[in-house]
Amino acid sequence: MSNESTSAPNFIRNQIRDEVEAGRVDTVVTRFPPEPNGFLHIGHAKSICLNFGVAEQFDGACHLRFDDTNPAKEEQAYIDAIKEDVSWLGFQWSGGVRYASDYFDQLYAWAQHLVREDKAYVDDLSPDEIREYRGTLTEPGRPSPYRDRSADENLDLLERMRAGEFAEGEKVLRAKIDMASPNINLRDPILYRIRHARHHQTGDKWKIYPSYDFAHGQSDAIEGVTHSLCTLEFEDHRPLYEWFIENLPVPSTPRQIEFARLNLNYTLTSKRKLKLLVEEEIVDGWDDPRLPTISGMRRRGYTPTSIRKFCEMIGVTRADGGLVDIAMLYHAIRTDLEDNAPRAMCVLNPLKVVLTNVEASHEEVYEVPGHPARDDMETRRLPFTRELWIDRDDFMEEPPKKFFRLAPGQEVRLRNSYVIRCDEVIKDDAGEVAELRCSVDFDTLGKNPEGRKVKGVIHWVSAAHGVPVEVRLYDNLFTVEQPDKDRDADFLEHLNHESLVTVQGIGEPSLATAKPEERFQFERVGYFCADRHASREGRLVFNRTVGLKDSWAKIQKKG
RNA sequence: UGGGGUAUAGCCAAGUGGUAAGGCAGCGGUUUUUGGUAUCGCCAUUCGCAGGUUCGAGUCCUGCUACCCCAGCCA
Repeated sequence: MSNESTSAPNFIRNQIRDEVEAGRVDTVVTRFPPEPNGFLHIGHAKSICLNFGVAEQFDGACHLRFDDTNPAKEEQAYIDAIKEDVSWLGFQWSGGVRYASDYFDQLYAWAQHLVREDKAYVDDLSPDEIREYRGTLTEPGRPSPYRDRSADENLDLLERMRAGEFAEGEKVLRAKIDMASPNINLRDPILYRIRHARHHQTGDKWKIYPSYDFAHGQSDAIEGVTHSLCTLEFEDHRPLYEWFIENLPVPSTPRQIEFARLNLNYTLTSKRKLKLLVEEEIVDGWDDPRLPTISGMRRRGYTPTSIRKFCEMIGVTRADGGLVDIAMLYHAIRTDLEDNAPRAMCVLNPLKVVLTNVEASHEEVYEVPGHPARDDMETRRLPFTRELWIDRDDFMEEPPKKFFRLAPGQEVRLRNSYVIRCDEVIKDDAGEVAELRCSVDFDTLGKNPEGRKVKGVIHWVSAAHGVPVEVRLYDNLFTVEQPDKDRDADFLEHLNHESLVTVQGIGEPSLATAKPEERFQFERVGYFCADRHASREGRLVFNRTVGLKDSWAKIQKKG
């Protein structure tokens, strides 16, 4: 994949460039460090593009390392899904997959080192007591009564914690820093807690697990990571990150740089809330096409290129509280698919048209381009017959002034075919339009009619040849820009109940062989992707990735 | 009323003392057998606010204001 989509400059790239030019860094090493407790989403894509993009730009390396320090919340299934997503986005991590748990032995030895240096101690306070002793944002904390145990006693207790002699919550290992620090993270942070849980990588070997703070920076140091890029909420942890690096005999000195996380309107990027939507079966799994998960976007029809392009467009800064317009994402996928998706005609809401001056036995087949601007794409065969389907939206019995489509007595161009005129409207018993009787102007194939201008062009499918397709029309999952804005209110109240509308349509014959994940532009309608789970030959299911821009809808809206 | 951050157009975002890039959205024209695409044009006398320094300030100084993050044995 080209590095074009991951090369936009930003403050982090500039800083690293300066360091490289000044000779302060040799080989740049970054890492993408997900916790395997859920699926990756568009916010992670931003981080992935940054980390892998930086490594690529400076001819360095980017590691994939699972931050697996909390076995209670993590699963192998998430690890598999995350690897798949990163690969699908088009990135290759350097070396094998890494795990923080690979370093548990070293981390434990370093914990002992801190104890020996009188920089860590075992605390018997309960979780509630620890919170109480920690103080508040405005008041300093107080030292734990267990803070001054001897190194030998601490070493012994730590060893027994590891051996599983104590119950969960009974003891923790804490760094001895400063209970009065205005930075709460420095008030004797917890290094190890007891968890009698089976770990997906290390099995039953450990009864104690390191905290994020104690594991992350040291893992970076072990791997030779030079730049540890993370989001803004870890800014307050940086002094602690550096404290460990300075107080431990680590093999390298990584530096943490923070950037703002992505907020996208009309969507959620909280892993906890996404998980809830999945577990409550409000959506169809982690890869539901309405979710901003990488796998959901993939199933929806987004391309890796479009996601990388989007990440380039939004940039990387330290400005927080912003909200990116989802229109940017739509733009990114439209531009990719405009260039690369083959075209087809598909009627979503069929209305029968009978061409009265065409014989019932008549059939002609056009060979039409797969893409209007790309002759490298295969052509498709398009049969034309007496009876056709068109979209109901393309007919109005009483059209407004600027309606260029079909109406009684009005002419329209059938895409790739003739100009027809609507002569008669046939209604059913309920008064609904059931069928249109039209006549063909046979002197209009590949040329404009004489003496008049026909501005409208509509898509159509031969009734004798069309193939049935199920089309899933997706829209934003939420009706408001920030569904989780009110912390107290339930974000589920803002669910868009029309976020999925399924219709039965009729596609042109070339669609019959569509493979799962194959993408098309349904001309005049939008971009669609054959569902990777449900679609197969004989039972076609398409997901709408995004609609085409619709200036007619705008005109109508304005009245 | 603790600490750490951030403010440039409706949205994202360049800009590092020399006179406000780019993209999205929007608006208008041209082209068009997709009301799509492409293409052309318009869209910040001003950078959260108020002062100050300077020949010159989005950039430096002072003081305000708004918003985000932190009191998990989550990451």
